[in-house]
Amino acid sequence: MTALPGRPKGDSDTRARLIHAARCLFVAQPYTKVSTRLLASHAGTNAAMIRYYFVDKAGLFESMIKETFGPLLEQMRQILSQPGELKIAELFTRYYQVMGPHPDLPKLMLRSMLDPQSTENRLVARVFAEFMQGAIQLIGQSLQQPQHLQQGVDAQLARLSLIGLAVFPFIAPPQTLRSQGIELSPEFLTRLAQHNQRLVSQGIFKTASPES
Amino acid sequence: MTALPGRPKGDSDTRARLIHAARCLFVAQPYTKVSTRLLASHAGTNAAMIRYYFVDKAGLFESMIKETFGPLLEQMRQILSQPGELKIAELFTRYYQVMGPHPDLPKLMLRSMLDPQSTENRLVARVFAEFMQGAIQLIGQSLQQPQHLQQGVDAQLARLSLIGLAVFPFIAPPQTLRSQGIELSPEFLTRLAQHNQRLVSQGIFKTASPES
DNA sequence: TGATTAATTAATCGTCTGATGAATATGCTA
DNA sequence: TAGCATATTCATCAGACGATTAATTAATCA
Repeated sequence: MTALPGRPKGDSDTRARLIHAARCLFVAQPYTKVSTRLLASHAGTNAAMIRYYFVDKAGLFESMIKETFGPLLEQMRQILSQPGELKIAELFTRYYQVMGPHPDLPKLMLRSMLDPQSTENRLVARVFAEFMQGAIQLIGQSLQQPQHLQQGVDAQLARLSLIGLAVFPFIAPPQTLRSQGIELSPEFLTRLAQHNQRLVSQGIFKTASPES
Repeated sequence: MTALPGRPKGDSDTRARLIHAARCLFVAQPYTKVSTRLLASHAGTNAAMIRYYFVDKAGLFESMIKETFGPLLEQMRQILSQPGELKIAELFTRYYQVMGPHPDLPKLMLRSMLDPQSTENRLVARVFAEFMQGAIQLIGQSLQQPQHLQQGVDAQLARLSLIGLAVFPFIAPPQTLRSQGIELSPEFLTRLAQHNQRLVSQGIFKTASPES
């Protein structure tokens, strides 16, 4: 059953399988609870292969983060490079379009938030910095002009509200969501975008009343 | 410098110091990263005292959770036992009054959400169950009567929004908050309660228009 | 074909961790 | 004051973990 030592025939996908295992396990458990042996056995290989491909456990983690978030950052850059002001309605829709296919990412972010001292999470924070900056910039586009806010609304608090509304559904425990009959399907995210847009547009922003 | 073996003179507060160390460390780092030796040295004592007072590392964690959340659950019970319907404005105010003095608790909840398999977090989930049920019940009081909602607003999504708005400020990384000039002071929480109340009352709920 | 490089397993090393037992000194009570 | 319960340090054990090396086999290329 166990393969013999030595290079196996054919092409190797061991590296990819390690990355995949890392993505699954590091999302589900804290860094220290994921042992190299567990990673290896999940990938159907030997723990020494981590050294071979990534030098370190930390190296595997780093590669996983970069290869996972690279495409996402690219999407963010494209959205930011598009000229013109982003309307608050589009903001939520875009956000859920981008994040929908990656429901695990907020969890990784959250882990890095909860344990900011550890070196592996400082990496996550660095990789995410651009993403977060982009998000805040997008939100700022809609919020930093006071004329868009209802009278008496604090822009700072409004920003906090937007982030909370956007992020929470992804970090809430699936059990809690399920007990509310919620499943993070594309259809649900569409409804959620509409709901959030309605919530903030009627609660925070001036309603663009047809007769001025 | 190092004390000799044997019972020291005077009363002992070692147990309390261990609980305190546990609260600090388990909030700041994941369970596995907090070693018994670290806990002990933080409490200025020996790791064997954990066995003496709490049997286990897990036992220390459990006692810390129970002694920390016990008073909070009591407050929640009192609020729930008060007759009459809770208005949405009071809901946020009450919530921040209760949570304000315990800014660490949401982080512990979050950790348990992110690693629901581990035994120590199943405990947290169990201890928190009543608290969460209470919160959901309070929110439900305000939401389950459809006549309180604006036309076309989904009660399910509205509940999710309320939870997200209420919880996020506590779980957001202090660094992120600080970069926005936010500090979780009592004054800020008061402003936040007013802000959230305004957000949902004008965005989700019917505005009690003076002329009907 | 022979030599070099690539990919893998197996065995092992030192370190840290949680747990435990033994020894020791104080406090309390009869 | 004798004796038992209380509270503490210290030494140590077994297990897991990350890391590393040696051995082994396949692919590549001269």
